[in-house]
Amino acid sequence: MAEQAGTLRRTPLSRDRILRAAVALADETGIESLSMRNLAHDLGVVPMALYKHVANKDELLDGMIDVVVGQIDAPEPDAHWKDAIRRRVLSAREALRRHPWAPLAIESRTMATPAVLAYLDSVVGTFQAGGFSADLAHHVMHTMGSRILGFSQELFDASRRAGRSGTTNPEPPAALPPEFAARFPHLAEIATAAAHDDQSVVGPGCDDQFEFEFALDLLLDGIERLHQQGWTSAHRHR
Amino acid sequence: MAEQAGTLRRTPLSRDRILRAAVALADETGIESLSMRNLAHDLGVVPMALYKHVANKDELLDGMIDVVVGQIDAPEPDAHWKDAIRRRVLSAREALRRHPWAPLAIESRTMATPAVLAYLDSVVGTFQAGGFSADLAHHVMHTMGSRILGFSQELFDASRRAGRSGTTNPEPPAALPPEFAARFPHLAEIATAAAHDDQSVVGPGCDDQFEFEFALDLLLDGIERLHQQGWTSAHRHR
DNA sequence: AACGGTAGGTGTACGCCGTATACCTGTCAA
DNA sequence: TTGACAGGTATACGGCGTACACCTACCGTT
Repeated sequence: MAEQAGTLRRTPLSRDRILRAAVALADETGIESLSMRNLAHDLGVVPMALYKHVANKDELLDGMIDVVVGQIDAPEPDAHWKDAIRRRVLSAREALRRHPWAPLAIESRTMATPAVLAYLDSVVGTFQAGGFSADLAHHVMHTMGSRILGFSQELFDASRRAGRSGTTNPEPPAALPPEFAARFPHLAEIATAAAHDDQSVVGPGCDDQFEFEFALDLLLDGIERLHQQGWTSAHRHR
Repeated sequence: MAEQAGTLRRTPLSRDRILRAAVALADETGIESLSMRNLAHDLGVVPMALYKHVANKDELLDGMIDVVVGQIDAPEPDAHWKDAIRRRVLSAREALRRHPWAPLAIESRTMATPAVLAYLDSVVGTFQAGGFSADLAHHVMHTMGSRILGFSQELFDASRRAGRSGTTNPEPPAALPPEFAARFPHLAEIATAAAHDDQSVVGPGCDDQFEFEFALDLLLDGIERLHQQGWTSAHRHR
């Protein structure tokens, strides 16, 4: 076996093998010590070899996120919306907890990855199947924030666009491409529904401040209710 | 003026001047292009000069966070808790919006900085002054997550501890030092109250899964209520 | 059987990064 | 006058992402 030198001794690289190795490496040693060099070493390969399969490190991270998000359970088609959402979110939480680096990675990426969008789209679909208007579904998505993904974050916060200056650059927010609407129909619907007076667009087309206060007030109202009815930890087993 | 060479031509460095310059640089060019070298250049100084005033880049980031969090309005002592919290959170949001890099910076730090802890402590205090038990105040802090800071995040998520492996390392969670209790009395109280059966500790002493579901159910209940009462965007001006 | 193209792994190099270490210089107390 | 010390400097190291040129084993075509 040592004879057959150089021919097919080591299994060939592939985007998939790279992503899995990257996820495993991040799980074991933390995201901050995931470098192209370390990853290549783990795969028994020279760093530049990776670049034949992923464009750069950012794309690698996106791929890793998609691996994790792909582990979230599929929706149960027949359940009541509330139960369906609850289960789905808890499944997301489990998936993300297996990969503690994932929340920070998701937050730090500039745009949501396809798998994340697909997941969000299907959650919106569940709300709508439960009779929610596109309008309400939209606010509700903001309210849940990244809790929908099993952690917490304002997913659509425009100011988060990591790179450039805090000065809200007045780039004309491109209308969302038709291919987007085809792939993520529910997201597209709430996005266009959100275009109150603004242009129709996914990100800055909605009123961030309103969404924030909507969520905040919903929380405060819920908290007030608990307080008024004298909640104690005895209620734990609800 | 050109004669008086070298004596006091440039204003001397100081930790404060460094932090302010760092915040300004991050505001203008984004956190990812804030390097010790760029910052030093902006200050007309050699990179290593910074290290006489800050220990390393992590400490610099902590200092920057404290600058931002320090801009949050002080609490209004006499207001109803709900109004007080609401205003405070919206003030936090404004402060953070002036520095779009701040949320990600806060999230990526391993531990909360003193200014963040002080702010959280005073929010807990507001809840308790409004008649909340330490117990309920604790859950409520989790529920609001980093929305309390004007964005959104599970502040106490143990799995977030960026560095090490995802395997929940069973380090004995050190009892919180008495000096902590002195500086952040309200936090200390809800932390010890959270030690249901566990050891008394700030982080892992509480049941993350319970806190997550508590918040999730509060949200879902609130959402259900909106849905049942036929909420539409006509309610916007509440 | 010979051959040219190509997919995929390699080697080297560049410009960044954070920061350890040693050094210098101006100020000020004794 | 001296000498300690605070604070700015110079140099250097190891690590990072990745551009670019190369090499090589395989393949379909002729």
